[in-house]
Amino acid sequence: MYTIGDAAKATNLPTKTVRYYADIDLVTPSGRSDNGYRLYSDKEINKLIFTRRARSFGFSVQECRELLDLYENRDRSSRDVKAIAVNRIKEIEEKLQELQSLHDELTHLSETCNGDDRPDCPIIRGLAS
Amino acid sequence: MYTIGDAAKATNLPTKTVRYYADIDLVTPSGRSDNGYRLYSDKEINKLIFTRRARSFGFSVQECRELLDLYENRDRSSRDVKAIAVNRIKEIEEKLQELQSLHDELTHLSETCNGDDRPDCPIIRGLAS
DNA sequence: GTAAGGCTTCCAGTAGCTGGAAGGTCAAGA
DNA sequence: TCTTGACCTTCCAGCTACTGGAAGCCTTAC
Repeated sequence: MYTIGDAAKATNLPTKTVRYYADIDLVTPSGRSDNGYRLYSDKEINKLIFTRRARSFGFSVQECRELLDLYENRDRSSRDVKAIAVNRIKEIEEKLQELQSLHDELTHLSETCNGDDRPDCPIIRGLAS
Repeated sequence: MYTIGDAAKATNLPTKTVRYYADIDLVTPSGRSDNGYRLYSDKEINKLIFTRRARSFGFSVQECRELLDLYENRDRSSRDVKAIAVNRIKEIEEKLQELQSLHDELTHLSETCNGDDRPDCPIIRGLAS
């Protein structure tokens, strides 16, 4: 059994975040010690690591909730999981495109700017029009 | 002079957002009418449009504040503006790389998943380990 | 005995809005 | 004249996913 600090170390998550996940019932401790300390078993440690990974993959907390359900449920079909992942991939692709065109526009504006002491600035002009 | 609703239409921003920008002193109305309505002149309309564009380019409100200062100040050097833009481009490039590797990893996981009724799922396994 | 470090709860703040409630203002129509 | 609807006002709350801090209890070491 791990106290919250030990769980934090074991999962590479901030203590505050582990407590937060408990508060929102995402990953709840398996129990409490006599003095009221949260106690985590190996099972919860794994769920916390799973959550950290999923979060770093950009899954929202809500999606993590669904994924944890699937992760826990041995009977789940891989189809359910794949649907969530494919959704996420599509979102990432949209965001990539958006960022790319942003990048290109801004780079173009920046390249046409002298970056000197004179006030005439294509970037400002580009943003204004 | 525009009331807040007219300003919203003219700038293609939600009314709530225009009011919010006034609240945080980003773009303040030039005055108030007798009945207390916010009034915007063409100058503020342009600043609102400028802000909308800059926000859509991913500049933070704080950066918009700086850009608006430069936009207003005829004596500003284009160097100052370019510095902000270059900074932003660097951030975008980092985010692009991050998203790209995320995309590749997730796509890989998804491709190795059958997406059928059986519970064995490489995505779940990939997230857990 | 006390100091350090862990734990607890609760409250507030972050960014950038967005939604809603309660109420004032104004023009048009029955 | 009354009322309806569309404006506008302020203020408060909520969204995401934490993060920081205060006040206070518990345990261990010196």
